Amino acid sequence: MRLATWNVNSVKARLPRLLDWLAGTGPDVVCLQETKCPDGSFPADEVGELGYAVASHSDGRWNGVAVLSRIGLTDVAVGFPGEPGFPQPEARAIAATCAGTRVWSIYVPNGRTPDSPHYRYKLDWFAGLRDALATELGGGAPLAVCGDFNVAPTDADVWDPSLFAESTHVTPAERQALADLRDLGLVDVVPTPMKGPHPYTYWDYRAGMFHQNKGMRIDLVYATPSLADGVRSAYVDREARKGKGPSDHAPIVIDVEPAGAA
DNA sequence: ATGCCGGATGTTATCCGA
Repeated sequence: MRLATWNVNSVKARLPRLLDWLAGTGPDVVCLQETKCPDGSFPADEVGELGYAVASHSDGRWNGVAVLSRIGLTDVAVGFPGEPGFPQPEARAIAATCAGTRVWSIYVPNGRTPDSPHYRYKLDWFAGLRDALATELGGGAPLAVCGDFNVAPTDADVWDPSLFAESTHVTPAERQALADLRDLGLVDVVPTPMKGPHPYTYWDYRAGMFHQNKGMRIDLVYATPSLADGVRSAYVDREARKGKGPSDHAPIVIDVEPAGAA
């Protein structure tokens, strides 16, 4: 199975690039974040022509997550029980089963600044996610939580940690929230960078950050050992960050063999 | 070259992102 995750920063603005990328990369399952499309406006017909079924969760101007699959898409769950809101619940999580693998696409709240109510919301959201995953993991199926976690796991995952001294994405509490997910038994599937030593997945649009490779690793795949043990390759597709009209995030592409395969 | 912010709404400004 080829599994991918990509924060597209508007599926409408990115549609031509998304379709080209799907056709060229051929993922079986794709998690999307920041689709930014109102309910019912996801371009399901266009991706359907490439063989993908779509499960989408939207709330209008911002946020929005989806799962695309060409190997089956069942048991779709939108959000999760007890999901915190700001103040209303937002479209930040969707899950589906694809050929026996449980796949979550998540878009964690940004947090804005550490003294913002949005930061407390971010931590509460992580705690709710952890509880929801703990329930699902009891089932024992291979599972992957894919998406924009909006936390750099270590200082090596930020191009200049000193610039983030007073910022979100690197605070101990946010990194503890990631550790709490790993404590459920989930494994960080770290992709290979296509350039440089760091598997960054995000580069700000401004000031030539991409061409200077000043990025962050904030898009993650957390998988059960039953899935992670089958991973044969994982890479950041930085080619998708180049050229005209890219998202500010690059996709992660993972090839995984089913449990029990040679 | 990968190149100096972009997408959304709809306020031709403002919010959001990390």
